Amino acid sequence: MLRISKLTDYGTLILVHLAGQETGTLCPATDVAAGTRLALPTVRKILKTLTRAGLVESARGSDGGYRLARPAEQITAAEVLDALEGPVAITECSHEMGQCELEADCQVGNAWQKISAAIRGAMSDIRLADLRRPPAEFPLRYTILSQSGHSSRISK
Amino acid sequence: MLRISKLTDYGTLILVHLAGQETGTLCPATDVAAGTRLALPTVRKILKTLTRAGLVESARGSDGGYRLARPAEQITAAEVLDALEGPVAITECSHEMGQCELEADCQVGNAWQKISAAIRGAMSDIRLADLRRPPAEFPLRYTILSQSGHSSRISK
DNA sequence: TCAATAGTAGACTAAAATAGTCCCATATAA
DNA sequence: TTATATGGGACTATTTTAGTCTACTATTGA
Repeated sequence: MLRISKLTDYGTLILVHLAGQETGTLCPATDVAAGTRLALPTVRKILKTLTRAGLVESARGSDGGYRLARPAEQITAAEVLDALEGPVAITECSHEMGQCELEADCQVGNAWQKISAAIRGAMSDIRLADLRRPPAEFPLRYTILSQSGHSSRISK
Repeated sequence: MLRISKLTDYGTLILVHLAGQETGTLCPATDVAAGTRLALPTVRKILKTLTRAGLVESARGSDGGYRLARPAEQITAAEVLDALEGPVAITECSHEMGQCELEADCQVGNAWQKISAAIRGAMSDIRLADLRRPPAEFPLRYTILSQSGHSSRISK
């Protein structure tokens, strides 16, 4: 199943939590963990990654903590993915170098890269701020696939 | 990294190979393996899955084999994904049932489902036949992310 | 009818990616 | 200088994915 990792999902929760704080307030990792009910070590790990990616800012020392580096309106789902899973890339070539000549110049690998770009485009339209709004306001141009709830993975 | 599995990539190669056969011709698994340079057991496994999904038809016995169930123009990338990885679903809820009330009614899980739908929409625009054509003819509405070749995975 | 060919089912193993934890260093403020 | 925080990164456990194998069923044609 094409899916994002749990860490990315957690990361989104964390970012949404930070987006819910008063602007400028620093929020320590312990608070984030409590607020999201995620394990503290996991939260720390993700916050570190998000900081390095430039999505959140941090301050050390007592009264330190984390906050969004930019307003939630300016952070896209694509950036969150990039930060936590690396660029959306989809596939590696399924052949060793130099074996592709058999299959129509291996247009296939090329095609997946374009699919990847399409996905990235779709994700760039969705902003962190949207993740806190009711569904109807979503900037979605496509058909809804499924509404079967989000408490369990849709069957594999 | 958001990615499709190797098996899906292999599956695409296999489907493209079948699309390259004369219409109606049955192609045994051994030929597909030879034509794609994939290992025979792997090819068999994938062909079985594709058959059950209805993307290819099979015939047993001598002179048996596989062929596309429909013309390549009528098979979408989304269907290939569905067949080999299950529906594009993206995420499971990161919380246990009943813990969501802390975070804005857990709009987050809902949002990923919409992202998922957007991705599916993008994939439904790409057909198997497109995978055999030069890049320019691609029905792509989005910006190209990267052209860094397909012989290695784009850095994680 | 028998032998050869080819698909079917699913268990099983190995390898790789992901998730999660822990430790110690560094920075800051009171 | 002590308490509170983040930073960096190693490490382990778990889960998923990839790949292989064995036994079985169906079809064809001599």
